[in-house]
Amino acid sequence: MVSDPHTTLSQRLAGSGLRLTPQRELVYGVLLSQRDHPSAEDVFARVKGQLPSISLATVYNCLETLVNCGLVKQVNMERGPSRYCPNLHEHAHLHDEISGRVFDLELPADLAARLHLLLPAGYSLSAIELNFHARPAVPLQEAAAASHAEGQEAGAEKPAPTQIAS
Amino acid sequence: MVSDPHTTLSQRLAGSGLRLTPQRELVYGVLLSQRDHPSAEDVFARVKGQLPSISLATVYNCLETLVNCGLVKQVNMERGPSRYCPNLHEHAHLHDEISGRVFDLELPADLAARLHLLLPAGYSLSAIELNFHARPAVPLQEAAAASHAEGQEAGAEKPAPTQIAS
DNA sequence: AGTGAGAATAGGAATTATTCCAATGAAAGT
DNA sequence: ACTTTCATTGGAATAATTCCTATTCTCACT
Repeated sequence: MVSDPHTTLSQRLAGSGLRLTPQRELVYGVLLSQRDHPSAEDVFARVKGQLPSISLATVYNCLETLVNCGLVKQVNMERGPSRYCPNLHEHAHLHDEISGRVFDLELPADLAARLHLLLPAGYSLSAIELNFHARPAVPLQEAAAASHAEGQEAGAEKPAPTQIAS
Repeated sequence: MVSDPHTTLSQRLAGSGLRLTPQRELVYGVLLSQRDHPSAEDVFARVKGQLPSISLATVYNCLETLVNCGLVKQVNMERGPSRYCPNLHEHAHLHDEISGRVFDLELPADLAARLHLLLPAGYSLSAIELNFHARPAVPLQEAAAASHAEGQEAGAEKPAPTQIAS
């Protein structure tokens, strides 16, 4: 094995002159263990189960720290709360507009390379963001049926798209 | 000429059963005349010069209407106010992290086509968003000089990246 | 072990961006 | 003209985040 999360986190923090704290470790652990691109509030709720005394402000602080260390990426695809993603591979995001969920999408290396070439001369790249906004396609026979019984709330029981291992 | 803004706007609105109002026309006009991806507040300030009685809520309403009609795109590349873009071509955005400005970037058709292929089966695409976050690259001799005199505010006097005609 | 400096956390206040709401105004259909 | 619908306004309300301050923690040094 190359690195466990604890070591990685500790080293990255140390590299920026920062300390490894239980709060930072828990926040990072939560992001790693459930990769559903949670918001700060989501993370807060999950961490609180393990450390009830943690505050929301601290969660925001920890997330900012992790983002600054480069261990976590902040995802903003829409107005609304930022979401956090510990997947460091260059990848795209799929936003399911019906369920609100966000999935990682594999980005082939050659395509990524072509994207990099679009950056105008004179700029130094910080990040590329590629976001797909989409909704589950309704199969044809269901679409016909639905047109007779409209107005019900859209469920979220589509098969999940392929997630990348990360 | 194919269409003037007034006619286009009027037709699009009518197509959704909506009315052409002075406020909507001014908001749209402001977006068309200065394509620097202004925020709602920016638009408000500009429109106010022409129609001092307009309210911020109306600007938000008009922008939402224009987005829903498909005449304007809402751009969210970072936490902070949404920005609005009347460029309907499929294009990318370059976010200059130093100046905060956003520029349109041409997206070659074949590349756009390849991006579309990434969408997993079972989803129907609403929009693809491709964002470059970057900062002006400091030329080498300047970088050396700057390292002796640090701490000054970064200016924003780089040559602008190629903008697409739209 | 004791102390001081610098980090980090917690809790709450403050800010920002946006949305909601109720009243008024304008336009279109009858 | 009269009614209905749509749009605008201004202000209140909300959501997400940031800011501020006191307290706590950790580390380095004695």
